[in-house]
Amino acid sequence: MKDVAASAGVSLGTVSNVLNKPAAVSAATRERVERAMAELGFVRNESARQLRAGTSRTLAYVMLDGGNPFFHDVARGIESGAEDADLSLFICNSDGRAAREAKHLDRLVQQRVQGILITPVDPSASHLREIGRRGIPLVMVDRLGGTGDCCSVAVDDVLGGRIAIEHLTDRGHERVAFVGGPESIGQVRERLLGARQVWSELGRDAADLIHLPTEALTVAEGRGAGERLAGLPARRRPTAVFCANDLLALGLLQQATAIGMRVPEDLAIVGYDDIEFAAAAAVPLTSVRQPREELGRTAARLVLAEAGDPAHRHEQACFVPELVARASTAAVRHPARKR
Amino acid sequence: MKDVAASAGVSLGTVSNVLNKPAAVSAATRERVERAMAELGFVRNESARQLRAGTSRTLAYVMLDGGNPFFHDVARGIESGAEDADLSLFICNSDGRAAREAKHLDRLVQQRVQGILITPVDPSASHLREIGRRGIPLVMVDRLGGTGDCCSVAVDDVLGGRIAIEHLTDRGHERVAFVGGPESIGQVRERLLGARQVWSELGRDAADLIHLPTEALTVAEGRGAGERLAGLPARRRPTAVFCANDLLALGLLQQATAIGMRVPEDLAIVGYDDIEFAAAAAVPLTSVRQPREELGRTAARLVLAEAGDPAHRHEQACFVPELVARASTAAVRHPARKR
DNA sequence: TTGTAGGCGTTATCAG
DNA sequence: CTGATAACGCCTACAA
Repeated sequence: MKDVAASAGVSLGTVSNVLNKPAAVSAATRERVERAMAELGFVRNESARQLRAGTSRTLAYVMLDGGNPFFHDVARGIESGAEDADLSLFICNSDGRAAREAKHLDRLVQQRVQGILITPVDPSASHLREIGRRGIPLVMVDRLGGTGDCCSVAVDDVLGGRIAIEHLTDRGHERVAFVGGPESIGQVRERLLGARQVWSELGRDAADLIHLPTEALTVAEGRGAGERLAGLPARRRPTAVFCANDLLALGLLQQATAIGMRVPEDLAIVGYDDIEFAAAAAVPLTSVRQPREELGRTAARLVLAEAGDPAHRHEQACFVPELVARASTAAVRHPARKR
Repeated sequence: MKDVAASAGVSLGTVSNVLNKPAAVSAATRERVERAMAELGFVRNESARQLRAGTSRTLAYVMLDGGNPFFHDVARGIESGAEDADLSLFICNSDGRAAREAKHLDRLVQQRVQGILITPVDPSASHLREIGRRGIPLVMVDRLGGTGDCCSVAVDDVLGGRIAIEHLTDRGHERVAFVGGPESIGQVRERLLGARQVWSELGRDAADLIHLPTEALTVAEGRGAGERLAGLPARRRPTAVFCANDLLALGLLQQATAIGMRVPEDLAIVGYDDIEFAAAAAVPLTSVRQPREELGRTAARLVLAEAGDPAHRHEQACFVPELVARASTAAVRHPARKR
């Protein structure tokens, strides 16, 4: 800026004004300064701005699993929210590991980011609370901040479980499996809970809604669940499966195909999240859609609201999931119900 | 730091030393200072460090299509390289739009990032050259920097096209389609070129290697190509397809399934990139694998080398692709060749 | 081994 | 409307 000022024959302060309040500079001077900036190839130094301002022009999202497109879609929503406020978005991936998460968080605090959005490994971890104490707004994404000591955005997973099962029973299925785990994940618990609620409300036998636990929400685990499913004796084998997420569902579909089970004729499948690859599967998957991008946009809105207002009250936004029916649960002429 | 110094009863310089050259401080003082830092919850201010240092501790990757897992895998490789150098990675998505790309680049220059990795919308765009002139190391990822005025990492796409076709001809296919476009994308051109090379070397009739152009490398376009394929008269219809990337292949697989074509019996499919969802498809897809993470790691290495050495010579790393055979091209008892 | 001084590039303040 | 000046927090000489 000093060079620009010299080259334009004005003072440093004037250059600053051109940048920050152009209205306060005469058109002639302004143009002279702008020409000088262009000639010298001047680019604002963001770290200096930040140092002065005390905070960066950046938001950060720490996602739980970079291998799951769901989180990238959420990130896209956040980015669109950030853009509206002319902020950049820093994306990190904890990969489900608390240590990585902590390291990322540490860096972000050092960068003095304006706010942090996070889908945490453990929503009750102490390092999250630490962030709040530092005065950095934090919003939990896709996790209900039950304790209310921070903002959160989430989707009603109990309801999601309910509509999945309702759809399957509507389609005439009488023996259903829930595939998903570990139960340490809140989402898994709630989706299962919703499923069981509906099941019992319909007066079904609890034994006809079996739970096939998995160790993670991945394609590989979905395949494994498919194997176990196929190993069940025919009379106990479910005619439909509700998977805790789409990756599981894709793995399951693959395994089913491999062993010659037809979907949906021999086995109907419902996934969760409605990622693009669910719709793109060989047999398009029915899935419980979460408003991924809106989740992100809302999270961005909340974090900015908190950043802008010291007397901010924490808010818990909860969205409603929606069933998207596709071929994997299409009605079959002869429902797979052998008496 | 001033507060920490006061609280520990030492000078500001000593606190700095504890942080930057702990060896130069007596153990006793150091511990006193560290305790003070912990008590006060002191966290280094990264922007101040950056301002002083003149450059940030950050690398950036501008990817071409956030919806394609391929680029996320590359990003993961870059991140691992960045981590080794204790740098953060800033991930941006140009989404194939030059304007977005330029905007991101602009921000990154303002942030004074240490280096930029980019899969550019247009490798010859002027704003890329601009970056180099600013003295910021830039590495092109997955694009050969033909002109040699920057480093680049890429995979031999001509070779990739060759091995895909060789695999299909080995499997006995005599009529093959190449699905992909637009040809403005270098990769598409080269993969097609490689395919045609082999085809003619084998003395095949050029008319038996048809090109089904697409407008983008997406699942939806893959579906569309599938429709066009099905519309061909049986005698002209290829028995195998080579897709310019896995998203196309997945779309094609879906369309084929929808209209009752069996894969690989009626139609064999080869994809490109070997993203996870290729292996996870209902019929696991044969694909030409690119060493995605290594691509990223190498790119990170190159950009750091350039940043560290002013007398740096640009380097063009080129990797060798590898065919991963799966069910989508498995040998069939009765090759789908109706004379 | 410890303390002191100056400056990195911006922005805000305040007097012309 | 313009220009001088003092921070912002840290790092690195250099001096003690």
